[in-house]
Amino acid sequence: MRSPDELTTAFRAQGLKMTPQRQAIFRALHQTTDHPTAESVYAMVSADMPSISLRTVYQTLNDLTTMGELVALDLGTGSTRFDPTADDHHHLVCVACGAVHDLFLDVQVAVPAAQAAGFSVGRPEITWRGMCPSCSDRPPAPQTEQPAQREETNA
Amino acid sequence: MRSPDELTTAFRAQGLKMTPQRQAIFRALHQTTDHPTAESVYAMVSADMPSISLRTVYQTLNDLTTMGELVALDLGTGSTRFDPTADDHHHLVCVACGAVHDLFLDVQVAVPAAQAAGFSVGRPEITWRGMCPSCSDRPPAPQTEQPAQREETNA
DNA sequence: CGCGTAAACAACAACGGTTGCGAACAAGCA
DNA sequence: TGCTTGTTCGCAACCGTTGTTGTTTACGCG
Ligand SMILES: [Mn+2]
Ligand SMILES: [Mn+2]
Ligand SMILES: [Zn+2]
Ligand SMILES: [Zn+2]
Repeated sequence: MRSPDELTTAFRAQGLKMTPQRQAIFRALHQTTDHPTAESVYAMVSADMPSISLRTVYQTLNDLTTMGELVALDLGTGSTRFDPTADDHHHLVCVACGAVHDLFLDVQVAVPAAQAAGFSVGRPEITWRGMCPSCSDRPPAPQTEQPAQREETNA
Repeated sequence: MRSPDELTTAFRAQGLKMTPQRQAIFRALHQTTDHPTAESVYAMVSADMPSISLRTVYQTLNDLTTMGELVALDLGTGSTRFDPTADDHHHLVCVACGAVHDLFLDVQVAVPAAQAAGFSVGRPEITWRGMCPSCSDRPPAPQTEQPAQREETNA
């Protein structure tokens, strides 16, 4: 993630104005190596600026994504993860807590033309699902008792 | 996808009852090689059985997923895609229309222990995003005029 | 073959994440 | 300072999915 100053320059270059809200979001993003959700960015920024709205956070994250300063990832954790690292890389996802870890690998996976079916595609996105260390430490039942049946229980 | 009869046996083996709704869903799934959403399964089944509810479709798709007869995929297209092919494989996704195409590849991508950060993970899921043949035929604007600006326009 | 009971169904409400909207507001610039 | 235009914020709407509940149905047993 670029510095708040660099982002400010980039925003101005697009004819966008600089505001305290945007600065606060830039700062929060700059000091995280995480894959925060809009909600968690909102939580971070709200500490400094309690009056900011979640709507503004979404707006700014989307602007940054459009400008390519941020990557929006859908890793199946229920909400969009915003990735401050724009370089090509892959992800490990904890299916229990949603933690995301970066994996920098230079894999070349070619799509066999015979199977490509005429698609024109970009770089592969590789995701491994599993358990993070803290979740695999805990025995299998973090929150539920042990239903041992369908998650959708009928009457 | 196994045949409706096999699925019926599998359901009964779990103590689940057989109903016309479930049979209709089994039939619809058996004759698709697609990656349908719950809505599109609902559309298919509704042709034969107009009284079926979307809720029942979700319920049955979830049951099949729990039993491992179906795989639920989140490919970032906005809704869950249900994959009748349970064998290990990967996907090409059209970012324009959401079409999904299977890719059978035997890639071995090892996670370097140094970068694994203690995660225990399973098989990698590889996704290529791009354009399907019919979407890349059309010039860039399938439905919108040409906004060429942020999707979130302010007043 | 008919009952009783547990399971499944349809309809509708609620939910979580995200975006549309419009009025009030504040950057930037002369 | 005043003006113009982009920005913020609160709220409603939206979409995919799941919870709830009263009614209907499947199916084991007599
Ligand atoms: Mn990342
Ligand atoms: Mn598939
Ligand atoms: Zn975890
Ligand atoms: Zn397409």
